[in-house]
Amino acid sequence: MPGTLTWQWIAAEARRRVAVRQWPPGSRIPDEAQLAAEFGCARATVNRALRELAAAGLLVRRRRAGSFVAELPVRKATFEIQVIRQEIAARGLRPGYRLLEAASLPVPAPVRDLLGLAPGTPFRHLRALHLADDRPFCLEDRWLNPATPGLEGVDFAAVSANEWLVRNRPFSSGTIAFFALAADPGLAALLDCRPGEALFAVERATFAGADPITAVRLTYGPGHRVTAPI
Amino acid sequence: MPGTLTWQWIAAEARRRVAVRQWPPGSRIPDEAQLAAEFGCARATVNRALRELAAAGLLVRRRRAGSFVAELPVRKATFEIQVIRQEIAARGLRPGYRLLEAASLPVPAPVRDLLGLAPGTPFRHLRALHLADDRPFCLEDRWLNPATPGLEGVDFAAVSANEWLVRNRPFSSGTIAFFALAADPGLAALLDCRPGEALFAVERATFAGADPITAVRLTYGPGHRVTAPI
DNA sequence: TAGTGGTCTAGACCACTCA
DNA sequence: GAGTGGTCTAGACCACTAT
Repeated sequence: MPGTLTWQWIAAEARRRVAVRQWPPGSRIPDEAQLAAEFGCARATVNRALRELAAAGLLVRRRRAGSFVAELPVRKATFEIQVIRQEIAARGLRPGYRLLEAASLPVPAPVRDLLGLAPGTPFRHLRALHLADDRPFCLEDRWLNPATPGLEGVDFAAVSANEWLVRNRPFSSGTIAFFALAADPGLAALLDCRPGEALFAVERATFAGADPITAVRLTYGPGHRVTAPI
Repeated sequence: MPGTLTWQWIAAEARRRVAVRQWPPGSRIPDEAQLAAEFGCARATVNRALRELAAAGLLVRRRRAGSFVAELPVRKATFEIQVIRQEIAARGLRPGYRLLEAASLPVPAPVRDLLGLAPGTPFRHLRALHLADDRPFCLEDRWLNPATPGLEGVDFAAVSANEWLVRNRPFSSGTIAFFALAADPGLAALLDCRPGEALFAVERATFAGADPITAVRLTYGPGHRVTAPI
């Protein structure tokens, strides 16, 4: 036991005990008070350490029952969702942007379901291409709630909806999905690839409270990968 | 200000102030002591709240400088990486498993780079199919360090390497990547889809400390999506 | 009902880094 | 050098739930 006693040391020690089976999967570990006594620290310090391990999926904690080593730990991978312009810049490329289409249209059924809208609701539809070193990087296909405050007067030929929303309607909740799709001829032309080629895509739906803000599909050019530490 | 004062209330109030531009992007917010005085709570409570918001990407905190509202907040999406058998069961389907191939082979170059190995290193190569209601769900193509403790005597026809590793070498570090690929004829036959079809795939490389444990590619059947709250 | 984790308090010291 | 966040302490009360 260390001179430098922090919650991180305790967390690391607990990880070690799990790894070497001193605390086997499914078993109950000593309670916070016992560990605080063993390590000679305050219970709050142990609490902080164990809370982090529970967030990481390594422990399962239940009031009155105790803390248990997870049987089949659920690992968590956290991906960072940047503004696309930054995503391009982070790869050392020069970002570009071109608005392809802007219109007010009835929302198609899949998007309607995603956002929980009534049939026939008119939404702002935007399609835009993001470029990296003048080559197609990603197609942004977005449905935007026309009631979004501040929306009037925004020129989406100059600022991508992606960036405007992040700056002006931040911190909404929603869902994100990753999947693969085959390029149809239109997509292939825009993204400079062969028709039928396998492309990586992301769909997001975001809300401010219960109000739908936007649904967007981002389809990336061939070979795109998203990575995260685990 | 509430009867129920918790760090979560403070976090919500801070989110609100950011959303309504009371604390605009890039601005410095009051320091912890001031907020504690305003809310009538201990500084530790404010600290807990602001720490969560910083982890969520909403604030940027710097010692001596203060806490700032992020200019372009980086949203984070956390995906749960379950054991494949559980992933299938969670969809209400009956999991199945079939080992296709097990051999000791020199590691191919891309995997070698991923794991940082010397050329010609022999690794255990496994290919297995995961089934959902007897239909192909996902192909597991894995390279496994033969020096992994406890590996001798494991029958990978009975237990998937995926599950054995989670149970026996948990809590390693590594990287994960998501991408799309086109089904080659072999894949198409195994996953019961058309050649050329766009498939979703995941690659993971995991380490115990500096020691490579495994590299795996999971290729999912057509239409697979992974989702997360955001 | 009792034991466990969840949280809050009031205070303290430290580490970092900006001016 | 000084102001800020990062953390620890010792104690307390509460919420939940297994028994």
